[in-house]
Amino acid sequence: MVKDINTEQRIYEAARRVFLKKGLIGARMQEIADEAGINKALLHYYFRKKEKLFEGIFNEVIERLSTGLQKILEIEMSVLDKLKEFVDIYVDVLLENRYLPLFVLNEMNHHPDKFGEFLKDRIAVHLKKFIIQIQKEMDNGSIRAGNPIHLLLHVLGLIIFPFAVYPVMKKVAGEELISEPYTFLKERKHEVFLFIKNALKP
Amino acid sequence: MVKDINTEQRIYEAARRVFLKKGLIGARMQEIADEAGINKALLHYYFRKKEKLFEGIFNEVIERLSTGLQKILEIEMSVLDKLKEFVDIYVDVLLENRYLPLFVLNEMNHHPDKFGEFLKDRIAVHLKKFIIQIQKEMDNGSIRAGNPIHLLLHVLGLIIFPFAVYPVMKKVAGEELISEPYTFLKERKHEVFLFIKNALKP
DNA sequence: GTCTATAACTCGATAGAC
DNA sequence: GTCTATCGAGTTATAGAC
Repeated sequence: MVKDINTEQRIYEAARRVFLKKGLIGARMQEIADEAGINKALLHYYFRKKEKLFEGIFNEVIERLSTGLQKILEIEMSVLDKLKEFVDIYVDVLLENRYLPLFVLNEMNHHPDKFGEFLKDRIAVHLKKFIIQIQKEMDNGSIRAGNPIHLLLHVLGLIIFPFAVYPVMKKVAGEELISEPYTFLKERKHEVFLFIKNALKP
Repeated sequence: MVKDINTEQRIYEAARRVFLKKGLIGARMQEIADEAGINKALLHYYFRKKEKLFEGIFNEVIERLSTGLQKILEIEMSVLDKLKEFVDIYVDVLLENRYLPLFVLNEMNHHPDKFGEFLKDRIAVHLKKFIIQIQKEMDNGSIRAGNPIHLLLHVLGLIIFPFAVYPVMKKVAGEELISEPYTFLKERKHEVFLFIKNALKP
């Protein structure tokens, strides 16, 4: 319990930790209160409802994820360079918060409409431009031809999936096979990009 | 409400549908009862507790998934052929049950120890053999060198991830970009394997 | 075996003292 | 602002009639 940051901030940060681990339904107000070192009543004093507290956190998370994406898509670079940037940045983001993938995926599935609209407003335009760029580079032969949307899904899957299975990964593979988890996951920056680069070699 | 299968079976199947969609916490006994066409009390008559009902279903799901994997790993084939088989079969499995990925991923994250042990007992041996086979083929140059474990994660991510984002996928990409979802996801059999094959070209 | 009714419990939310 | 105490809705689980 730190005293030099105010209570609201402390609650918010506690809530983010708990919500990210447990999701909206799984999280308990009691647990958030404990984590923040205060009691339940105070949660409601600062944030009227559980949903309200959650929404703020969720929006902030999504906002951060999508502005990162936007920035990369806006820069003038080849498809391959953009993908490299993309892999680098998001592996780092997920390394710092390994609960993010499942948190977002679950929310997406609980409110597909709301979430779909958000993404549509926020990144669909950039995404379409990028798809056109991919198509162009495929046409002029600088990368191997294929369906650009499938390519985007490939890339997302390669980046995100390992973090979603991170907790069991080590156990299944056994100590001899996997180096220290942080190191191993960081290796993916290199491994994933190499995999993509080779797959796209014309 | 069908009469020629017994009640226990009907409850079990209803429970599977509900649990897969909603997860253990999200599922409601009332909803399972409604889905089965009986009332709540009867659920407890057949399966003493919610957890008990859930556990049976979860174990069956995992069992089915891991025996499928085992079979492929046991057959004498090249790495690339095994991966092709692998992609084909699991895309079909997930097409038939699009809730499976998130269901399993969430449970894995809620009980990583239990789940880790299960997988360790069940498939770790086969997996290690496969990893050795991959290493061999990399060494003799029939596929491009790299870390076999990363390769396995690549493949899993490519197969599983798109099904986890399926609900929003269409909305984000827009109708013009994605064909009918079933068709689009089925295309992944071909797209994913091609991607892997190219990436592994020596 | 199947039902209705209700007990027992969990948890978000509020009242009210300090 | 922060706390204790408690309410009330929603859910799992059980009792008991048929």
